[in-house]
Amino acid sequence: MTEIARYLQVQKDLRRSIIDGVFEVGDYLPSENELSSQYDTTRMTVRNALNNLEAEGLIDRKKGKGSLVKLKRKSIELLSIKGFTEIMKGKESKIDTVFLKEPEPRKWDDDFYWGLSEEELSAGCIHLSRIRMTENRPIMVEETFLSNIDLIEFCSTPFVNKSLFDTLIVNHDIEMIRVVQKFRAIRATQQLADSLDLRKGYPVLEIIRKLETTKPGFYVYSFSYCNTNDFTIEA
Amino acid sequence: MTEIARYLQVQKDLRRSIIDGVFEVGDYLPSENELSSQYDTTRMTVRNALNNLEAEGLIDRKKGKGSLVKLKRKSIELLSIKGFTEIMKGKESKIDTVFLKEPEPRKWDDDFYWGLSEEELSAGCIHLSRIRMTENRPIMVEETFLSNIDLIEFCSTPFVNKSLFDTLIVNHDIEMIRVVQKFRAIRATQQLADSLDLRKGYPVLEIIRKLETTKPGFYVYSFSYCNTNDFTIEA
DNA sequence: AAATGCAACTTGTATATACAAGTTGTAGAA
DNA sequence: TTCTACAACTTGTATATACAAGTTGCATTT
Repeated sequence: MTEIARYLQVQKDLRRSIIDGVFEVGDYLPSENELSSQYDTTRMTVRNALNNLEAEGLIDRKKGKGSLVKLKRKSIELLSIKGFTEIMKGKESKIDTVFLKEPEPRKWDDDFYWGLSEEELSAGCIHLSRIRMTENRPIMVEETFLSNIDLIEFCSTPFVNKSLFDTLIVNHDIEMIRVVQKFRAIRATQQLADSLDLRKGYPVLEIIRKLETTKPGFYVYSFSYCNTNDFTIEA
Repeated sequence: MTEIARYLQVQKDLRRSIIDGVFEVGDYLPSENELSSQYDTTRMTVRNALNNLEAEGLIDRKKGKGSLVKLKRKSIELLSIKGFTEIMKGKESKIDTVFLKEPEPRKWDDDFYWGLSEEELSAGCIHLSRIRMTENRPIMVEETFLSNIDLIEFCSTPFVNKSLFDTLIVNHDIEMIRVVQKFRAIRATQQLADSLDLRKGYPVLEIIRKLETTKPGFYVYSFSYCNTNDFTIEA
């Protein structure tokens, strides 16, 4: 395998340890001196790696104290559903996710919203549809399209933690690195009205997203429709 | 004045030079060796500063070539209004901004959406209201509230580039560093319908934002209402 | 005129050392 | 038992040096 810079190796390794739960949120990493012994390198090389993890927001360093793990990973893909009564409480609703349509391979629609590369076009996509509910009330419908590139056994393997993104990380080593998202208020179609348990024509929040990943040329596309009568969506 | 770390001084200085146009987007910064002479310090200290500017996204460094300026500043507060026909063209609409209400001091509403600190409460706020139009059609109404803390002559000074954020940077050295934003689809009230030139009850996108700034304890709050029939809002 | 080689530049990576400044735990004094 | 001083830890800042690897411009060769 290609040899990468020492500090990048340390950075990847530590990042992986945080993601895999070797170090949990709230834990302190080994000290810089300990890490430099462990990786048989200098404290400066270790600090270079830690600087990057800090810039990424995963750790918080404090002189005299240590390097505290603050995040497992930067979840830029997260959309938080927040009820109004919770804003003051800072508590998030319990969200249940159910498949309306299990992941399956298919061709791209001719009029797909986003421009697609030649590679994506020829590979086709995997489509899945989910509905999110809180207290048994549907609040979000989400259609997701993935380029069907190297996703071995994706459709036949159950999701990790019922999460598409956890599944991509754990099973395919693919992580989201950048997101473009667009918002609109639209009138509910009959189909959306049925899914979201509201009246046709009622305002629905549409979120159109393109997520760039660590795998070059591989994107995740999603279209979400939300009943925001009792909730806001935080992005 | 308080003495700060050398590398932070270099970082601030370079950042200021980029913001002030000493170095424009597309320019190369002086080389690391040149900068270490200029600041009478080591190349490693300069690199520390440049690492941070790179992490912030302002510069792009390439081995053998130099440090290219890519952004004047990280405009995390930007909401892009994109028309549908433009998505394929990648061209943004020409947006005109008009005050519905010029900035003026006032008390906070008792039922203000966001929690406020004691300092904010006692200082009161400055409120302003603007409407954004494209091709003479209104598409966004925005109510903005600023804590009235140290904003000397804010209400009596015309905006820089008709921009609230440019004004805060240039005149008050206040920059946005983090944004919390929430989205909802709501039915237009009569007032919104009048302002946005659409029918009452029609879907309108509501964006509720709290922007944290470089000035501790000072926040900017905004509430935007958008007619997204022909546009999406990219955040 | 075009191609090639190379010097001089650039950033990238790494090591080494030293001291500053914050935190923590423990031993000893009160 | 409580307080204090201090050692030993932590991260933060800075300097110095060396070499790797990419880019560019220019002199020389073909």
